[in-house]
Amino acid sequence: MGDDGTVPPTPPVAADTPAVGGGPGWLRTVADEARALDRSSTAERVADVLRRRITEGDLPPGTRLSEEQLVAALRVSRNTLREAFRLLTHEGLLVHELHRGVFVPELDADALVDLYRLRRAVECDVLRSLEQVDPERLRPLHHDVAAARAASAREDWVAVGTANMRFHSHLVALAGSRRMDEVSARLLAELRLAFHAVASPRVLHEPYVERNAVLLGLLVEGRFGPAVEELEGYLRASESQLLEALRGRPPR
Amino acid sequence: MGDDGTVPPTPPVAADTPAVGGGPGWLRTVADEARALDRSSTAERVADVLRRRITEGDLPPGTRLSEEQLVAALRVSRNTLREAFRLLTHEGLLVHELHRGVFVPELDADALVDLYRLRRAVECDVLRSLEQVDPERLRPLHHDVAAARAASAREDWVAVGTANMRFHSHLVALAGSRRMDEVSARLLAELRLAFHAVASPRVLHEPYVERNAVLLGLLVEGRFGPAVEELEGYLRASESQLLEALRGRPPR
DNA sequence: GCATATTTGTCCGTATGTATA
DNA sequence: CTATACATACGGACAAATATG
Repeated sequence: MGDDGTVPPTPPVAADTPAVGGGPGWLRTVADEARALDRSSTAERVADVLRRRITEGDLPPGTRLSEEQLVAALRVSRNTLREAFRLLTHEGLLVHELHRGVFVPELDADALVDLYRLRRAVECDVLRSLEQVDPERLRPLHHDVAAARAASAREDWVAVGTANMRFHSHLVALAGSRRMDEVSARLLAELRLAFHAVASPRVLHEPYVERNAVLLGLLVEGRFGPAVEELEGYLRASESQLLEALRGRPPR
Repeated sequence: MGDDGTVPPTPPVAADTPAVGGGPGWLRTVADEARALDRSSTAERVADVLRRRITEGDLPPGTRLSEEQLVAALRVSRNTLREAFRLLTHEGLLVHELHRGVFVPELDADALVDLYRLRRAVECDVLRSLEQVDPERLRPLHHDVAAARAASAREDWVAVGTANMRFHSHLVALAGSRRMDEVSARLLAELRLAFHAVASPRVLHEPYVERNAVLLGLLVEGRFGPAVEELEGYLRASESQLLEALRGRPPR
């Protein structure tokens, strides 16, 4: 009953847990590493691992994350794992169903529209309320555009997508608002889930490299009005494209 | 060493836990009630209790919530309590400091500015993107204005504040966006924390009853442009007033 | 529809590390 | 610096709900 199709096989989540052997207890666990190296809690460290697995597509939408298996794979207690589940649930990267467990969410068309609704509100407001901007603060944006172009040249479309998303993170950061940064980060993380539903990452990311460059050019020139319009069109185009791709393959 | 001054005295959190007697185990606990009455988890029930205590001011900003005391008072396990902590942390009603515990956050001036920044972005965007609105959907707003006026007449300023906040919740709901509703709910919950820092709730809520009525009137007439301007001015006025009150009592 | 097996929800007790007096 | 209090993390256990045959 492992591969009946309803639930994809559980991926190797414990890949970065060195197979030291069978002896339990004394061996080096995720918890040990957290205490030894980091300033973060074990739960956050576990969440980091799962977050990467989810956003990189190793755990596709619809997957159920079994407590039992993950406890064994990550060598943490159930309580710690559940704490990590909570963190990711709050980020929108997991959904919790009572007495059924946690799942990687599947973004349907409605969710995507909802997501872009808030995304437009936040990102456009950031530009709209800019009155002047220190060129120094645009440096991260220049860097992201350069990175996207470089990745595009070597046809690394995943890297292009990452650079594009960084660009928009840095765009929101211009507002200097912690809460806007958090909302934006959550939206972009959720957006990645939708990306995995699209077959060709090229058509998904390539067109937006130069649009980001255009947008940045308008910001450099201080033409914030046109910048808002460009961004608005950018986001609507991106939304439409994703919606079309999503309808193209509704077969989960 | 309970009242050394650094930490406010722990309030009677267990007030709604009936003192059935000394016998442990068999007595009626929060967990039992949750299972017996509700469809929600114990953690959510605990979160409900704490949420009320916090928003009503029983647990003022700066208070540390001791795990040990709350476990004893609420008769739940540490795991369940920590789960409730996570829920409230996500709502912005608690902040977590590693190895130090959870605290009721204190909103300083910077946080307030940040909060209003995002609030303006969301609420104004809702109105800006309205093109027409079914009068039926404005009914909750009419109800909130009426409730605020009634409470104002009997000088129940806390009720006025509640009605005003409901008004803005329902305003955001016009967008029909789950994510916008969630963001807005979190912002308004945080805002309540700032309200407790102001001595007179009257000056805080009374002026906005009629401004909400004016705003609603513009919506009824379909004049969305002026409505956006009115809302913008409304929010800036509210922010300025709160900032002034906050600077007036920076103590602690 | 019913009985069984699996999985989650909750609780307990303990050990260890960290922050603070 | 030592001591204390507390949060973090672990593992085991049972109850409750779901899923399966």
